[in-house]
Amino acid sequence: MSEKVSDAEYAVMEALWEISPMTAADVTERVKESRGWSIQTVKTLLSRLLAKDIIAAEQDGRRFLYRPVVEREAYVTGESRRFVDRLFGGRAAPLVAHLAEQDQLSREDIEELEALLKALKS
Amino acid sequence: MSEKVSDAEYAVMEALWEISPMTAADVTERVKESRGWSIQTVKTLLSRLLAKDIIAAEQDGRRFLYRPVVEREAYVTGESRRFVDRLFGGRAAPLVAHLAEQDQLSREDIEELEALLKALKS
DNA sequence: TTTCACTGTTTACAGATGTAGTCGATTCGA
DNA sequence: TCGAATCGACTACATCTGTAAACAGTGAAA
Repeated sequence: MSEKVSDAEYAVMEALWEISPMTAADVTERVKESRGWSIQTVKTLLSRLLAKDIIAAEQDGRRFLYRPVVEREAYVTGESRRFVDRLFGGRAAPLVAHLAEQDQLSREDIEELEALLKALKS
Repeated sequence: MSEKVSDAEYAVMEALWEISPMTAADVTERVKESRGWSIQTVKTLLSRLLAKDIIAAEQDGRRFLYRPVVEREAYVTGESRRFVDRLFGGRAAPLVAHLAEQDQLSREDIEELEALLKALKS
C-alpha cells in the first residue's frame, strides 16, 4: 500500500504520468505554468516521492531520470475508493445522484453514462 | 469559502452532522468506536473547527454545545467538485466509467443510476 | 586550467495535523 | 464544606507539507 501523495507531490506525478522518464529540470519545466515552483522545490518533491516509493530513479550520467512506479490508473482507483467510501458510504449511486443535484452533470455526461450502463447490463 | 477540514476533523463533523448540538463529551462518546481519541483530542479538534468557522458553539451553563455551520450537503458538494476536477478533469462520466471498470458498481448501483438518468432526461 | 552551470543532498523553516498534557475555574457529590 | 470530576483554554510536540536556500561535486565551456 503505497503512501499518501500530497497535493504538491500530485502535481509532479501528473507531469510524470504524462511523460516519463524525465529529469528534475524537465519536470520543473512542465509544472512551471500551473505552479510557479523553483527547481529546488521540485527536487524536494521528487525526493519525497522517491522515499515513498511512488516513483523510481535511474541514474543517467550525473543526473537521474525519474519515472512513476505507481501507475496513474492504480492511484486513481485508490483515491476513488477512498473518496466514495468516505463521503458516500462506499456506494457510487449516491455520488452520481449528488453530482446530478448539483447540476454537475452535463448533457454529454448523461449520455455517456447511459451508454456506459447499457454496456454494463449486457 | 470555508477552510479545509482535515481527516481527524472530518470524523468529528460526521458525529455532529448526525446529532447536534452536542457537548465535547458527547462527541467523544460518539467517535470512541471508530477512533480511540481522548476527550482532550476531541476538544482540540472542536477548537480548530471553531476557529475555521466550520462549527459554532453556544454556551450552555459551563459547557458549550457545538453544532455544524457548514452543512454536510455543502461540504460534500465542495469535496466532490474538487475530487472530480482533480482526478477526472471535472467530468463525472469518466469517474463513473472508472468505478465501473474497477467493479465498484453493484447491480443495485447500476439500477439506481439508470432510474436516476431516466429522471434527469425528463 | 579555471570558472561556471547544473546535479543531487542536506538543511531550513513556517504552518497544518494528530494526539494529547497541564492548568485554573467551577460545579457536584458526600 | 471540601475534595473530585469536569470544563474550556493554553501549551506541547512530533510529523507532514509547501517552499525553498546552502552546499558540495562534476562536467563543460572558455
